[in-house]
Amino acid sequence: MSHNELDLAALLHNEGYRLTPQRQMVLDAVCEADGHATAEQIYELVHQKSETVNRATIYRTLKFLREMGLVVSTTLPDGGVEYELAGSKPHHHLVCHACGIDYEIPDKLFFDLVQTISETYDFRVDTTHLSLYGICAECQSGV
Amino acid sequence: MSHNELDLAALLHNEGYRLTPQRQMVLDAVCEADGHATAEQIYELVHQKSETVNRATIYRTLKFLREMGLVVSTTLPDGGVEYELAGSKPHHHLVCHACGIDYEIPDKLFFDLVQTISETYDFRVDTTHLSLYGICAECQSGV
DNA sequence: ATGGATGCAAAAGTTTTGCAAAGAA
DNA sequence: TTCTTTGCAAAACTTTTGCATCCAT
Repeated sequence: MSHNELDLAALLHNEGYRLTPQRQMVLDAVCEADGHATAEQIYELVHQKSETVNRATIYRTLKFLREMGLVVSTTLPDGGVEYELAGSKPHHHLVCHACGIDYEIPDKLFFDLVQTISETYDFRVDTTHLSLYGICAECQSGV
Repeated sequence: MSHNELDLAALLHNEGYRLTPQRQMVLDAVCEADGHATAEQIYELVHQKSETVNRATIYRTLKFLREMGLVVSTTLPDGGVEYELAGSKPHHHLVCHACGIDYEIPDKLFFDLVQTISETYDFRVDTTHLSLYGICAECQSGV
């Protein structure tokens, strides 16, 4: 990740912002949690590294990073909000009601659906992040 | 709706519960809001009819009605929770980021997707309620 | 009288905001 | 200095819970 830091600092500077240790830590935490992390989980990770960091900073930073296009957030069907790095390939989540396992599934599965909706309703679906709930194979067989 | 009241009272009585005015009003409000209503919106509707009804009652009643299988709830991508009558045909929502308009779309659009996911991942998707966000036709043309 | 349902108030969980202090530019 | 960023505390918002009371059976 270190190769990104210079770019990142430059990117923020271009917009008149700064790359602070807190911002770096939050971004690292999002990266580390790899795939999906709640604000609270990110807070825990950052807090381990620096005790003084405040929750308000986590929330502000996540909002900031989202506005900068560096992270994206999803709302899960249970209402929780998760963050992950932007720039990764568009993908979506299958979350198991029963055991909570979270599969990533590729964007292309949604192509036909999005295409049909576009044609039928002239509605442009935002597919940056979708989560579907259900029951995974293991839980179906009652393990 | 009045033809349902007897059945409803009987249904609840069979389980050892009662059909109170509050429960009737909440159910009416869910019905009236037709399609989607937040707890707060339901509270407003009920409160208009009876000033003394408390928010706690609204939440308790919605939870109760959901457990009784009479209403279902969805979590929208923005994190809000909406309630609607159960028993209506399965359908989903297209919500516009820009203007908030909410189209209902039929379940069958998702058949292929759900089928593919089932075959590929052996994952049984719960499609009782899905919401997709995006931009509607009007907002695309910048009205 | 028994047990369910309600209103009220308080609590709990999550996210936001005002403000003064600290730190880069 | 000037403007951004942070920490702290408090507020805001949504939802839940304890408890006394009320009500139907």
